[in-house]
Amino acid sequence: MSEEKSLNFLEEIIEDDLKNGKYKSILTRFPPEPNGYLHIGHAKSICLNFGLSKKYGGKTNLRFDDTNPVTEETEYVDSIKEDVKWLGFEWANELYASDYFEQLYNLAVRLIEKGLAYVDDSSAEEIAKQKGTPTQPGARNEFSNRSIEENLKLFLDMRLGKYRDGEKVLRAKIDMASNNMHLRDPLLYRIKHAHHHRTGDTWCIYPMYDFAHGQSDSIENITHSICTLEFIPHRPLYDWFIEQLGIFPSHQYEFARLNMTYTVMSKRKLLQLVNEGHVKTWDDPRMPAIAAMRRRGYTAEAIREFCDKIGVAKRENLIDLSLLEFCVREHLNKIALRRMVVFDPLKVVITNYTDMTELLKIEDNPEDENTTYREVAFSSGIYIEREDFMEIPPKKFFRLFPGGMVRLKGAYIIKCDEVVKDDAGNITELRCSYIPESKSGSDTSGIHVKGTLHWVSVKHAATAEVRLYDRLFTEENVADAEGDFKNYINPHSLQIVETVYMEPCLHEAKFDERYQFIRKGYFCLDKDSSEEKIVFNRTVGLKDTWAKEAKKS
RNA sequence: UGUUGAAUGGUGCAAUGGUCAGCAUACCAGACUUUGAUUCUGGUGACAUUGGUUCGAGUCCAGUUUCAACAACCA
Repeated sequence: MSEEKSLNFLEEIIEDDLKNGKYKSILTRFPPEPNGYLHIGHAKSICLNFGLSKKYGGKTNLRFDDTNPVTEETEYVDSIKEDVKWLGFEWANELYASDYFEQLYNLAVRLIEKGLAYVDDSSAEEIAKQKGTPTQPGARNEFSNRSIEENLKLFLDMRLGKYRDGEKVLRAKIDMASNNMHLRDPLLYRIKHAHHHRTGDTWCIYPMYDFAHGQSDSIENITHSICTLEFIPHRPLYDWFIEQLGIFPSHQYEFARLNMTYTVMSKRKLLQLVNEGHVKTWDDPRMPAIAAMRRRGYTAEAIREFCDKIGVAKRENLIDLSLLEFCVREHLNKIALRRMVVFDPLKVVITNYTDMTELLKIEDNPEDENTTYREVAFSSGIYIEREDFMEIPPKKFFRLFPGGMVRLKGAYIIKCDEVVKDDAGNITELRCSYIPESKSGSDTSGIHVKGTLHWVSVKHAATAEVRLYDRLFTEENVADAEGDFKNYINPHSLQIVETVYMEPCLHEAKFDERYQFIRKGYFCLDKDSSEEKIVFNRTVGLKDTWAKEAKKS
């Protein structure tokens, strides 16, 4: 129980609250607005909220903040639920702010009765102007002097649909001179004659965020309402409502949202990428959306580990994308089945192997103590990777070159005897000889080679399409870069290799399986696969110190 | 020239007045390797700044500087 690991500031608060008896158990909530797909930034919030309640024996509600009918849709509700589940969390209750519309209306009435809210006929522009600026106080208008009775009547009329959109709003009566702009008589209700995804047409007035979120927390008896930094200035308002209404005192705490290098995280920008065709869909594997990452082959374990590693604090941050990639590799290394796939084939004829075919047993995963084995067909005609051969090798190159020897993974050591070229001087084929005593697992040749290559037998190979992804943006800090963020879209974020040559068992690849194409990276089956064509996504590449070395010279 | 919040290696997170300021990742070097992967070893590298309190300050106090958020009938 007594972990040495230090606590983050929220854990400290919670442990304090539990120790002092402020609460017997905690209740948190994850409150998405169903107007878009969840992304990796939400994953941080999900892991935090669900993680805290799990750690301290509490519960977490999933509550949809659905107070703006014009942007919200059931489609998003479904995707959000799927993503949270996939990440491995279970909510105690599935709830909706719209469930509380009647209660919220009554709370608003109570504020009016206390003389703390009034109906304002001003236009949006007028209200904005009357608010002043952060350095200049605002001023009340004549509508703020309406009687309680009149306000009650007008608010009811608003509800009854007697006014058009924008004709009237309900505002709290707080302090037009406050340093905090959110306390300058904030809007509570606005009129929207719009169809709501759950309440249909029963309402034409909808509460604003500030008059829905905190009250929903309170109704549910949320103990710790955890949100991002930009809500700090809302907290005095959050507390004001609780005090004035005398409802359950939920408390709001703020942490810094996740930012990641080479990535944008705002729903607006992500939506723009989809709508303008820079990516194909929300679940395009280049997107930071949870659905996209799932499709790309990221595991929930890896994402949870990532969220754990980045920690929780109150300072703005920009997390290296490479940390996410590290977490993914770390998990995939443990679970991925090893397979051999040649992307850019160079034919090798093993001249002394004649016309035999052998089935070689090769382990599925050397990282797994209980690894299973598969059989891979070996014959005299194989493909190797074109880049694994060089006619004039640079120093430190220990792959194949004329007169050189390498091991074929799981098979034999071969020696390059001859390079065959076409009339244009292109290398078309290598003629090699194999060392019969060097068979993998029973090598008595005594020969030690530095390089091991992956390969596939030409006549046994299956084919597939492979999609290679790179970061979506060329700029590390996209938000801070000058001008339109779309100027920094990486034109090479998707590279398609139409035909790769795979060892035959990949023909039966499964969706829930993860693969490491040896020396190539981690891959998974894409949903675009069909009977005619198998499609693989590269989740993430392997670390490649040779590529780094080669780049130096 | 308001209010609020935040300043620790490249990045992120710790150190709760007391040894050479840790951990992870990234980067560099080396070992091992039938994946130039994994694994292992070592290394470079930080308390924004000034003053004060104290035997002792990253931590407490004051000032300065920098960054961020805030004036949507969005959340």
